[in-house]
Amino acid sequence: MTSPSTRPVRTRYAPSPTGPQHIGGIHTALFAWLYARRHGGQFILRIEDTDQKRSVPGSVDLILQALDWLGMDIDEGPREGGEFGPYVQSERLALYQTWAAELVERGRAYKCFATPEELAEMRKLGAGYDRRYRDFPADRVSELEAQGLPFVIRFKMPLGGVTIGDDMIRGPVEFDNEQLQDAVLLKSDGYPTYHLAHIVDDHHMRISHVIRAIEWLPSFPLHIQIWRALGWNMPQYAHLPVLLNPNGKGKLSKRKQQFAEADGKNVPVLMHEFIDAGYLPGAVMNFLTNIGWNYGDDVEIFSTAQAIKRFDLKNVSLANSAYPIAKLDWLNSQYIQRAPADELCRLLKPILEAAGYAVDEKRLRQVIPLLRVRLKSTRDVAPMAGFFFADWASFEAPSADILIQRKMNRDSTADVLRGAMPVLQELESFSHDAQHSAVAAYAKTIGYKNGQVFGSLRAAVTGQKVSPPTFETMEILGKKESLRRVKLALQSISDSET
RNA sequence: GGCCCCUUCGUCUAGCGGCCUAGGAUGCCACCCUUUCAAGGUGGAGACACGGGUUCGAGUCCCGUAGGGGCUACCA
Repeated sequence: MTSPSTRPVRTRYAPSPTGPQHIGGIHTALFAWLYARRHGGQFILRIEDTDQKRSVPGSVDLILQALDWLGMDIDEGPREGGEFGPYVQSERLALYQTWAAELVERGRAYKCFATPEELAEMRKLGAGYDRRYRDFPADRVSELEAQGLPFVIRFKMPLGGVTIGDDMIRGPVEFDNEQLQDAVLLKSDGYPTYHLAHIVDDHHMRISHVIRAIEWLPSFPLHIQIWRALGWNMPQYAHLPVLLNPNGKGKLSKRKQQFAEADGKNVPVLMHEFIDAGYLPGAVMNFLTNIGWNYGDDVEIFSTAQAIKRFDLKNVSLANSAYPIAKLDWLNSQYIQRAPADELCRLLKPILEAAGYAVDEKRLRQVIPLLRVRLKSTRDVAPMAGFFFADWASFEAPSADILIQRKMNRDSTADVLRGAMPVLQELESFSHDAQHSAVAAYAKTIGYKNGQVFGSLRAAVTGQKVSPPTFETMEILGKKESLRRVKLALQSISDSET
């Protein structure tokens, strides 16, 4: 008998292949993964496709893609292989059937011939399955079987007494056995239910810790009884709190994505939505790790490696959490600020290209320092700095409403721009510092605030209401192009005069 | 309905009987900085669901109430 606590740590994520990955599932996977990594154990991916009706093709790729993107490496799974495979339940049917038969043999389970109609009738009466085949005479069972009637195998749940489960997070939890039904273990199509399949697999795959969502807690006693009936050593179980909708009402769903709490913004819920929205994997990991668990020391920003060093199920929160999506934007901007230039370059380039710009990497690298503190998401790069990568020759001067800054009007703007041209023209170095001092001096001479002058120039050369700073931008554009744009701006203003 | 789990600022959370006049973060507001937008800095409003116990002492332990979540399938 190996005591659970001394077994090598092996945790698993066991999703059903029902389509795009939901952030809630990933959150659960993350905690199982963190636990495995914290204890130098293995993390296993197992596909639970025992419901043929719900399986959707391509799901496994989506699951893999999500885990890969976040950097959650898998030790054993359908892609990786491993000595306890196959890791897809539909490929292990014989195993489940064997153990289901074994339980029948041992008198711990029985064949049930109740039809769906009968079951529906019983449900209507309110009490659920009435155990009518639990003590059915053996000869009658053979008779029905001989007639070819379909049947399921049900577990014989103890009729009385209590089952006490030990949850790693909340301690002992007690259940009255009479509350539980005789659950189906093997369906009439020969596929197992979750109840049977996860136990058979967790046993054969040597899982040491079953880390799953709290919705499984009510069936925990059933699982404990099945483990006992099978005569196997149980792994330890931990039931994790789940993500609620941002308003705290109901489990986080992929449907209701509009929430007033999120400023009407579309709330990302599916993994691909995080990728598409321009979040960094590190930020998403940091974000998820901070829900239901915390790093300590009042530290909010930490790497996955740091989290692994401290992660413990003991201080996982007991309560479900409203999905704190607003924090992700903040975290993401923090991650962008700290990201190495190489990484930003790699991330931003395809986004700019997708927006139709031809990206010169050298120029991108010049622009990145200007973007760092301005991007909440990598997506923001195109509207903010796309103009750097557009064809300069076809730059169109902005309209007067963009050019005219606060506390400025048509005439003052034209005067300021016209006067700035020779100042810039005479500069030997076109560095932003040199420009700054020259233009500041110029502003003083003509009696304008820096903001009025700088702002007018900025609008003239960027053509945008919101943009990177003036002189840094002009430095990158170069003297010639900058002056050309100022001239175009003057033209635009005079054209607009009616 | 029955059963199970949960309950600290709007939200994510710290707190594991005295260190709490309850800490951090986000969001919000104000001010500072400032060349737009940001970033950054400073400050502010903001919570122990309620009622009983236990104890010299309760956010921390127990019970109840209320509220929230989940389960109650031949779905996971």
